[in-house]
Amino acid sequence: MGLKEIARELGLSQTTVSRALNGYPEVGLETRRRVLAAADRLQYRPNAVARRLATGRANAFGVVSPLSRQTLASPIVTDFLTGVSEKLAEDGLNLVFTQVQEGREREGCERLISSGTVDGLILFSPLLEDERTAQLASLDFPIVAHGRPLSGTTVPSLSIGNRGAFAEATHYLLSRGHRRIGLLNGDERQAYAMDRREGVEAALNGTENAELALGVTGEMSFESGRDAVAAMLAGRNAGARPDIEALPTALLCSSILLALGAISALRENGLGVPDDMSIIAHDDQVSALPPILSSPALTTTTSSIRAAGRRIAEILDGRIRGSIPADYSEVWETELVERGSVRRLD
Amino acid sequence: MGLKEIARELGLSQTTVSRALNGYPEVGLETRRRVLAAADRLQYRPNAVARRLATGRANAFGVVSPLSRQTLASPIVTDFLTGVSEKLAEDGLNLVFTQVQEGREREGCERLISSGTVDGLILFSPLLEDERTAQLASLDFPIVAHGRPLSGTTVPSLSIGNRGAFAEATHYLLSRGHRRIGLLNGDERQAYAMDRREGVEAALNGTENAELALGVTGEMSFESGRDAVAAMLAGRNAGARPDIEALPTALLCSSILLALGAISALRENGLGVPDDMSIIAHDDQVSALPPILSSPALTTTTSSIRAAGRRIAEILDGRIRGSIPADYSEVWETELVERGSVRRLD
DNA sequence: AACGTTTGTCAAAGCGCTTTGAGAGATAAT
DNA sequence: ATTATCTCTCAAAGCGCTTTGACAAACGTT
Repeated sequence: MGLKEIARELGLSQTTVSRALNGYPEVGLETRRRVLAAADRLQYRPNAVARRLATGRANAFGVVSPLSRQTLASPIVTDFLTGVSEKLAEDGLNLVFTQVQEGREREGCERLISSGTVDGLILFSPLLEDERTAQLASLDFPIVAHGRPLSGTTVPSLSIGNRGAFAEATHYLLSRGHRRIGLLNGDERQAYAMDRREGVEAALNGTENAELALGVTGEMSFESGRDAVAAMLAGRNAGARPDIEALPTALLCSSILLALGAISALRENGLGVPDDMSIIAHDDQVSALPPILSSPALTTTTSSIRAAGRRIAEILDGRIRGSIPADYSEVWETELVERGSVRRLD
Repeated sequence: MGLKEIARELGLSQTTVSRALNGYPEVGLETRRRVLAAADRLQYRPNAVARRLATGRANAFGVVSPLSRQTLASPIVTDFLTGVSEKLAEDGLNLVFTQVQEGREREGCERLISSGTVDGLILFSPLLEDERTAQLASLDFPIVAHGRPLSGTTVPSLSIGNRGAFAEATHYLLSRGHRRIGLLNGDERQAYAMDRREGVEAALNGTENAELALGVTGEMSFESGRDAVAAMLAGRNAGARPDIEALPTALLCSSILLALGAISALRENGLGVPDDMSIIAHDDQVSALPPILSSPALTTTTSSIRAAGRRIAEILDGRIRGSIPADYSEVWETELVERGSVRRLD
């Protein structure tokens, strides 16, 4: 089943067989036909490992994702991976998936790189903190990040227009009469969350009387959303926040899960959406968490994480072939989808 | 950075360096120390590909998962992968993840195997249909399946006690006065779903007047649950099912997502849980879909998909070392967790 | 002292492929 | 006819590691 056997069988050299199989031009037509036929007949399956050693190419991309407690990561990662897989399957590449402890991204990446297991690395956003990314950038190895890297690092990246998305959502609420808006955000030490907050604030700044009536940052989980809203409402009830008027009339949520948590807390307090509180959530179009999961269906800003995964694999491919520069970055604008979770105030 | 460089640097042979590094006993203590120090100093990183070629071991496990539209797959897969990763990380192994078109599992597996990319294969349950698994079993390659294979195939597997879980849930409902029970199941052409149905039926059979008042099989998605229940209620309203009494008083749902869909449809029809309908769902302990996501929190049968992933990796490891036989199978019993979605009938 | 054992080291072969550099034979250009 | 140019094929080297088999040197035993 090896190249050698085919060569012997056909009375050819291994070189010619290899070339015939790989479509090199310097092989005669008739010879090529014979080789192809023999390979088929003998069920030849090239040994990928040997090929890797010989060519230096691994024919695989690595995906490094932090093993976080942030529930956010979970379903999003799969959809992202699915997108990546689509592209890789087309090119016959493998996907080496590594989950690393938070803070140990670097080790994970280096292991994959220096062992020659992958040709390129995809960083999944939540690990895009501080200087760690910079360290990786300095590795001089094809890397593409999902999500905007912080500050001065130069890792090619694909991210969504978080700032614009949340500014648009805020304007949408403002145009419907909302003036006190709450933000349930992800961890604001990360770029995407920072951008979202800035988007909200920028939009709010342009309008008379408008204010950020609640700003929560943390995990993007169901519990976290529920707790934040419960605390807000408890503040009201306990009189810790005497002016009931100061409560927001609308909530911007950084994820659907967060919004579901918020709705749950509202409901426990006898409040309904959108009657007592309007909600807009960001939707990564994760198949497991559709915005229609709640009633009413959520109005969202939206962008497909799966499509992003696919595109990132393409970008990485481009980096490797050199057709995409090291400082490349791409930003996808999001779309605002109206459903039933926002009420017009009069 | 290669073995050769270290050898030259130290005036030793490559053989000795290799052995020192890999902990073989035939190396002198002092020599070993020197080698280790040099490797550290020169930042030696073994080339995994070369090692693979030399040893024939890939140091990687492959996970093959069908790229299905069944939303079920999505968050569950990540949690499963996380479990697998945990074990692999401990052993320094890589995880090669492949998503394949439904029906193309075999090609995916063969590609991974014959290319020498992996030492063993993990099949994620939804692909465990018909004779395809048997084909794989005949491949004579270490494979472990998550989920019980159908019929006479002999792939080592880990599955949960689906039959027992649903029998227990049914008994629980019966003991609380329910007699007409509905089942919202996954695709009953697959083993796990079949087992669940059998569990329900077995439990029902033992009780006077008890009946399966609704049996739906299909996708395990939110929409699917909502549609099934909406149809059931529409049947009542439209008079297509005149005896209102024939409606179930409790629903067993094969997944949390399905239950959420059911609850949504109930609510749209002005019905509440558990007042108008009791619900028990099966919970894979996927981090993104906790049973408290709904109000009331769901009573569930439960088993951790993540723990299963970990254990499967261990089993595969055992298969490879030969410590686990080819006909091994393991079944995990589930646990019934009471929350607030079941009402006692009087 | 002579022998067998153990210990520590090495040179070389091999894993299965790709790629280089050379060359034989056919064809075209002078 | 001679040289130049293609076209096709090959032997051999190399990818970076592991592993085999040989062999000195040191040790223990009688």
